[in-house]
Amino acid sequence: MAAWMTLQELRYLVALVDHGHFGRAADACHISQPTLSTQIKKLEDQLGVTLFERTNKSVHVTAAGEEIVARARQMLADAEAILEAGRRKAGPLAGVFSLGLIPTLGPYVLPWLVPALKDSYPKLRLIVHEDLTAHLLETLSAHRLDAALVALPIADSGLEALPLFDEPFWFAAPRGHKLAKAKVVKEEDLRGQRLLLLTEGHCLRDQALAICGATDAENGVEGDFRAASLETIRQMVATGMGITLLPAMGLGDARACGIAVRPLDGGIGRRIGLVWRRSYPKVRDLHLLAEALRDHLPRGVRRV
Amino acid sequence: MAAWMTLQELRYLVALVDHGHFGRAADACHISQPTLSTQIKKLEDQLGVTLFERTNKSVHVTAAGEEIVARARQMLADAEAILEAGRRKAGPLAGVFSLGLIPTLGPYVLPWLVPALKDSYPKLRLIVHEDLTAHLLETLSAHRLDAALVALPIADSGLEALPLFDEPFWFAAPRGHKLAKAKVVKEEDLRGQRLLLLTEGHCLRDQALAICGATDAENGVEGDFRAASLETIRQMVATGMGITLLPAMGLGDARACGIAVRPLDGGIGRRIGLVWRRSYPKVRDLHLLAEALRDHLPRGVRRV
DNA sequence: TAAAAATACTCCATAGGTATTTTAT
DNA sequence: ATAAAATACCTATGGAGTATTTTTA
Repeated sequence: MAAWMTLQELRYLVALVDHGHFGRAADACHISQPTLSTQIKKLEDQLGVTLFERTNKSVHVTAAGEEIVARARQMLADAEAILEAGRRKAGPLAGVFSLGLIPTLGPYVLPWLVPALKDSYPKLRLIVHEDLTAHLLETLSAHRLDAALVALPIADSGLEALPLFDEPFWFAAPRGHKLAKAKVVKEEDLRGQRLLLLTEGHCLRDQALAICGATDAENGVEGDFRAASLETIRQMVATGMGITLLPAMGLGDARACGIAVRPLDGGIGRRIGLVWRRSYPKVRDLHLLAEALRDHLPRGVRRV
Repeated sequence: MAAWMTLQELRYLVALVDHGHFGRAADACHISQPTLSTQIKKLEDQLGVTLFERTNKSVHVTAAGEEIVARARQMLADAEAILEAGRRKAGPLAGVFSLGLIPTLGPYVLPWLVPALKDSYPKLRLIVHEDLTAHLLETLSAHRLDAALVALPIADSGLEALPLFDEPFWFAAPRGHKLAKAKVVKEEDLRGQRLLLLTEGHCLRDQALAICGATDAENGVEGDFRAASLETIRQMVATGMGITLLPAMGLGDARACGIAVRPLDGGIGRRIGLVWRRSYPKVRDLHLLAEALRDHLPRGVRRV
């Protein structure tokens, strides 16, 4: 392969075709006429084809040149498109960003996060994946996510985490429940209690179980019902089916729905953080995202 | 425009995506690993986009990279196509060659010329334009022909000519004509004779008129009939409508058709040559074509 | 003869190499 | 501890410049 063809040569080629004059084409390329001459000649040598028929009054493309010039134009357009693509994706939080988050965060975080980001970073195309923590971390490691919002801590050593906020859990019970009037609910009050829980895989389920010191097997209420969302659980509590722990953001208008909610003693809750691959290149974007998250936290959570 | 993007960089980019490993990609490109590293980094800087997420165990394209790589592949394919186009058009008499020739040569030259060229130069795509000399020379000057076969001499100073062969004219008359039995026909025998001629614009018409010393206005037979082809004229002579001069190659089976043909005294005839623009770049091709023409001359003409 | 392209050289920016350091598993 | 990428530094090819010659309309 005797000396590769160059994009620059093709630019010169096209300029010469367009101007039909070495001097003017050289000006257009901001090079000298001799440089253009030698570069065109070099290209002709590389291709083994005479591209131009020259006299001192005219420079005319040959038939062979025509086809080659057409392809050269295509290539230059593609080159321009690459630069344009770069421009589109450059800048802070620009282009596609795939964010994963757990289902117990989605309904409460996204409604304010998405507009806030759209506002601050108009070039951002945010893609949201709502899934269980385990799946999120897998997908993240497989480079199919840029980052994820999950409850900390996480085990994976290839990942890095930035704590964002602490979200307290609240005790939720039907109006008549014996703890419904307590000032605060203590951890020992919960010990051994059976809770309404989400389906397996939700980290919130595991956290709640851990708090009341129960294993998965021991728990279960009303035919071992497992809810798919916090909203469902809230409905179940309201109709007197049982008690549960709700994260602060999930309380919503619980009180208005006839549910008694009591704070938990001792700061029991979960810590939510942003997680990404250690090797993820756009760390600045991650911190910008984290900032945006922390700047718009809803009431009931403490930024950290 | 801070330092233009390079095809080479794109080759490296694609290689790195394909190998997912700097060392192996560098090997594939026959460069060192540090060179690849710096070139990739340079490209990233130029585009303002991080193209790869690196760890010491893996190199993974970013989302931004994916789109850019796709375009890069397209560009490299186009580059390959350009080289291929060059290869196709390289070599002696390869690719399209547009040859013009006058109508009084076409029917007699093409039947043997085309197969001969096809045989000697399989990569040649010969395109034939049959037209009057004036039009041919115009078209030639407008770069729409590569060369033309015409009767010499020609006036145009921007063109160059190579004589190929001399083609004698023959006197042709109906059987009973007074000159039909002459050993040779002399120029003075023709002086003032009225000839069957082709339509205006054919050089053969002008040459014949010149030989018998007549102007265009003085000539004309049988209601000033003007034939579009030599074949027509031959038919007219056979049916006794008049006499004419025929170029050697146009005699065909004239004798068998009841026409008397007699040689002309003094080497009266026309000189056929190949004509091209002085600036035409592939002079070697022209001489190869001339050689092919001279090597296959039919009987009745003398190469020169 | 005048305008344009081709040559002849000089220079330096940078692609590429070697040696080494840094990094991450 | 090791494999791999990044960095430092050096070399030299060739892109680009200026000056000049050659060409041809």
